[in-house]
Amino acid sequence: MLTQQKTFTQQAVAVDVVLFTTIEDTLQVLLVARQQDPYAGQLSLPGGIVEREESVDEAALRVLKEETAITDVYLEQLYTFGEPSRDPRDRVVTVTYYALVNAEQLDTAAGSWHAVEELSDLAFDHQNIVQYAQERLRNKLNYTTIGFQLLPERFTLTELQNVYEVILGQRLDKRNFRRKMLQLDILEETDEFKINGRQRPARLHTFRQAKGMKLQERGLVVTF
Amino acid sequence: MLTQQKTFTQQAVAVDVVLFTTIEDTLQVLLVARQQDPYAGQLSLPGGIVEREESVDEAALRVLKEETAITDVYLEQLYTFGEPSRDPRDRVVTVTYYALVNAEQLDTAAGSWHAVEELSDLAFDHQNIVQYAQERLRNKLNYTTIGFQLLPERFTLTELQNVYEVILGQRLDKRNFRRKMLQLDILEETDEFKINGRQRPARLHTFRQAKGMKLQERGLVVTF
DNA sequence: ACAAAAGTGTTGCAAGTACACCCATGC
DNA sequence: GCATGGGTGTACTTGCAACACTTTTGT
Repeated sequence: MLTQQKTFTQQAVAVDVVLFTTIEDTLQVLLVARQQDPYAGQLSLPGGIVEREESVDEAALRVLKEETAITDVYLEQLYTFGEPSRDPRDRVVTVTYYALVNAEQLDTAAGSWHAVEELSDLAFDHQNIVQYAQERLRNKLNYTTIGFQLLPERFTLTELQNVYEVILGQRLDKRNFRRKMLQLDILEETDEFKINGRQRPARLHTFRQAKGMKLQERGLVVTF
Repeated sequence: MLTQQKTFTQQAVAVDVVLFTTIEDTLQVLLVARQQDPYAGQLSLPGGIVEREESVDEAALRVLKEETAITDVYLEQLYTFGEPSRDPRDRVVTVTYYALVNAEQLDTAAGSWHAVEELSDLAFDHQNIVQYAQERLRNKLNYTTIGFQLLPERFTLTELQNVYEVILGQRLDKRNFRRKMLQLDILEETDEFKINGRQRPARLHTFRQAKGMKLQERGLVVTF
């Protein structure tokens, strides 16, 4: 198979990953400080070069693992940027991904979280990539169940509504939201409650994939 | 800029394009017969290797130009396939696109049109790519105006409905369809009619982009 | 006059939106 | 007993789906 000599123009293929999480009513992305030029010292998305023996998806997962101790992640391809001028060093074609995790159960080694509404001065065109990922996430929230990827296994309906409000950037009506979620038939009540200071405890629910609503067409939920 | 030596793993980057058109109540794709192994003699999508000095989008346009005398085309990136085993010769990362044209005003040199419902034995994983492109097209039809890309500049409402029926794979109610289209406020009546044999002539309309409905987020409408 | 496609309105149903009060708990 | 978020139902509006007949032309 691989005996034939390479005859094709060769170039570098990279991956960049927009890793989202929700922390206290804001949507955040994981960023790392660049060590080298170009853009040394500035913040950038975690990324890396795709090696010859791995798939592009695997490269994206590897990059995530290098930055965080991720155990469970939703990962979906976003867009491929192929302008020759993107990286000043060399021609690089970059395949971008976005990913969703629940930050509570996560150690992040190298990177740090930043609110998407307050990003500035990212390296390369990474600010645009984050913005595009946010648009995609916003759209998908309305016809898939990816929102649940940002929550722990058991969650309250208020926490769920919070995820929707943070991503959509607007307040939602509590009664309408709950009715809609419940009639989708994707939630399971538990017998447990979350005690939250001095208010009435909130019932915990779990997510169960149900008829009619699909998670995605082309996305991976990976458990290491 | 480009003075620094390449330090990255290099590999081949290719583009494949799914070019759709509608011909007599069927959705068709442009296919070419492969001259060389692998898959010599089988039909495949038009494609090619991305050269170092062109962007990936430009490579897709170049491929289209090589196969057809295209003058006006809607082109949108579809998905990037990066499994090491896709091409048996060498590691190739393939960026796929789909495109829409009105076949009437088009010379196709090398390729030929094939009904998407009757494809068999395509090279590589091209059958899957066509299927995925079809899904994307179907979805986008419902919230964008890409359907108009398959029509000539002036068209009848019946022709428009036909495009929708062919892509969605189902019959639509004439009255509901017309009402919906008209209230979108994207059609312009002309004073001309299309005479179609021995029936009542149909009024020709033109498309004008209007408020509220966008053509796409990330698509190109290119005029050469 | 007839065949064949163009063109035109109304009604019922479902989904979405707006809106306000009682409940359970900790302090 | 009061402050705090948890939890619940109804009325209105809007968009979608179903449905049949008249008009214009060519032969």
